[in-house]
Amino acid sequence: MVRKVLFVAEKPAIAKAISQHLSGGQITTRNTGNQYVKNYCFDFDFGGYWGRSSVVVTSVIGHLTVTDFDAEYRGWGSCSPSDLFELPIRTRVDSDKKAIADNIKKEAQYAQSLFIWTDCDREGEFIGDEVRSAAVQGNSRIEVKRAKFSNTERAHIIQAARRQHELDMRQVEAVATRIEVDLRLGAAFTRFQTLALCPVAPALDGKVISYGSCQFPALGFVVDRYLRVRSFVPETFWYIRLQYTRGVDVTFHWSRNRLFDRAIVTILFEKCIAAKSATVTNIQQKSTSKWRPLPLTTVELQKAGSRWLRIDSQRVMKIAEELYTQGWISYPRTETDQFDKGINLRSLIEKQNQDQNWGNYAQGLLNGNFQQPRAGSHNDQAHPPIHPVNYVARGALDNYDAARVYEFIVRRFLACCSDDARGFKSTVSIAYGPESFHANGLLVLEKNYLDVYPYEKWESSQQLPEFRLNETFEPTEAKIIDGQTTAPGYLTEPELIALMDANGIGTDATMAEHIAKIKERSYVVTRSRGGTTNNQPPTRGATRGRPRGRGRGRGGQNGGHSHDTETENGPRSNTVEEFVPTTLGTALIQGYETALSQTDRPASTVPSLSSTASTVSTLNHASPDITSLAKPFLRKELEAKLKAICEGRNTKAVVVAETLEQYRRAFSLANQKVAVLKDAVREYVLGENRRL
DNA sequence: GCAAGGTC
Repeated sequence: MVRKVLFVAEKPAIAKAISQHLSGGQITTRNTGNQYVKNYCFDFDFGGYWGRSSVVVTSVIGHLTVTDFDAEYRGWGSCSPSDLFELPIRTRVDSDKKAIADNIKKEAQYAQSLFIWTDCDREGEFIGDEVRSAAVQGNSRIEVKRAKFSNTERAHIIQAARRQHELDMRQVEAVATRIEVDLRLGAAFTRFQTLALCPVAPALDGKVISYGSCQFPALGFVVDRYLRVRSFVPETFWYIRLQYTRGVDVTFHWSRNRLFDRAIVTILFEKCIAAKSATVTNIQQKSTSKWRPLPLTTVELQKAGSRWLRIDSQRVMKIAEELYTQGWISYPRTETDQFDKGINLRSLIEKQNQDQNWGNYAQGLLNGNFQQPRAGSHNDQAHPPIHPVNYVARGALDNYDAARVYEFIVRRFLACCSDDARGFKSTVSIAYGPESFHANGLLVLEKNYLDVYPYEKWESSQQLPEFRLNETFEPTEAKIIDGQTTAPGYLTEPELIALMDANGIGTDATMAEHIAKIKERSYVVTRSRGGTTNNQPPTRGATRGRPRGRGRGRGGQNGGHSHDTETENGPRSNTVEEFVPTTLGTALIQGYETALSQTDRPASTVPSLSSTASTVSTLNHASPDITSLAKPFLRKELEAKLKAICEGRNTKAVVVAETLEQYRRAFSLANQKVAVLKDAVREYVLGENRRL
């Protein structure tokens, strides 16, 4: 059967790949004025199909909008916020997006079959459906097929072209659900907040106080951490430190770590002293290793950017996108942390061996040091991990930060293809009176990947002298030392990204935007840790000096007490950016919490979001209630329902109705208690009440 | 002139 086929791809990388792998040879490209419309034409003779052209389409075509929203806009008044839960919605197509649809429509007239090559995820399925409707408008009898692919390797593309699938309408429906819920809630709450709260303070005049299902939970994380820092009360603790000099000074750490009761520490200390000598009870020596990093995902790139390169996540993504379109790196939006078996890693490494800084290292990998990268547990079935695809010299990139991001991606890639670092660890345990102590020594034997990956540190500690089992010795010094727990730091960008990721707030491509949004809205500001705020200092209480390392700077394992919530943040430098909520951001979160919880319980008993204590944690909440408007539970619940739609266990109509109903309750409660919200804003923004 | 999702 001879049929002309129209290919529609979601982005140039896919269009190029299918052109190359499926064409008989000659490919011509035709660019139009529109950045989204780019046609690749080629002859094609494959599996009974004969093809002519492939069209590139990017992005969603239509935007959902509430009917007459624009017309109603003047003054924001004529359409009440609550109407936005009910008003009919329609799809609007912007002019540049219309060009995409027109192009598909026109090309469909010359084809008998349509092959849809959008990303193989939910959103891709939805875009595929938009492509289908555009094509059907041009040719009502066109056969519609969908390609399923997880990378753009030749063999894989060919196999995907042979084995065609149908569009999965359940996934399309799930996305339509998400779009409608996001639009209605965003529009309704934003209008409500803006209309109700802006008049409260002159500072808010003319501002937009937006609500979004992603920006609010993101703000919630920042506020929650802020409040915990603010309410932190330092506690004094005591511990016994033991030193012994045998050639070198060895410090033994107390197995109890530390206690918060001075009297008990004193009693234990007296018993130790009375025993006079200590006995070696155990000697452990074993090899140890530090694992090479996993292949790079978008989320990791963003975290690494702000942590090690000091470039904020939005800028990192912008740079990565440019590096991608210029052909230096692979597609930068990916959740995949495992390389496909088919990929030729060696040829990618080879391209790097000309570099002055890491060229020799790359050559070393080719000469026998190469190791197959570790495989992580994520695969988005659409893109490989981020890796360099071509070499570019530092000077050839247009700016310094682009060169640093490229360098990071290359080094990370080479590190993935390297061996783990190897070392040797020894631990000596001793008994001293009734108490036990231990000392550690680490000897790094082979740095391996660390040679090319300077972002991580793993260094030898001072070596322990020789000890024999059961030998006794008299400690050189035994002391009681006191220290104080320190408050956790304000949330940093890598921590915020990790929290959003763990709680399903936003996607790899959008998390940076949500963070930028809450800055733009003046809900949060960033400042350098230990430094001063860029524009607006937090109002009450003052600077936080962080006497880190007072007492012993390692803590937290002492059962029962977890006051010291120091977080592991990689190599510490004093320039980490941290997020501080503004008075407005705090007022919004606090205001909703108070207003929505007042019906059945006093505000003071509302549990705080303690799970943000650790850098990454998933929040579990059995039955979400409307008091968690600013918390991730509702978004999570929606995600679960979308999954149910994909699996045929639920429908769009039911989920939209249910979800809107849930929020409508929150909405009407917020309306009833609007005075509480106003009070909160007044209190925070005007600083009328400085009590926290 | 309100969301979040996709992409240049």
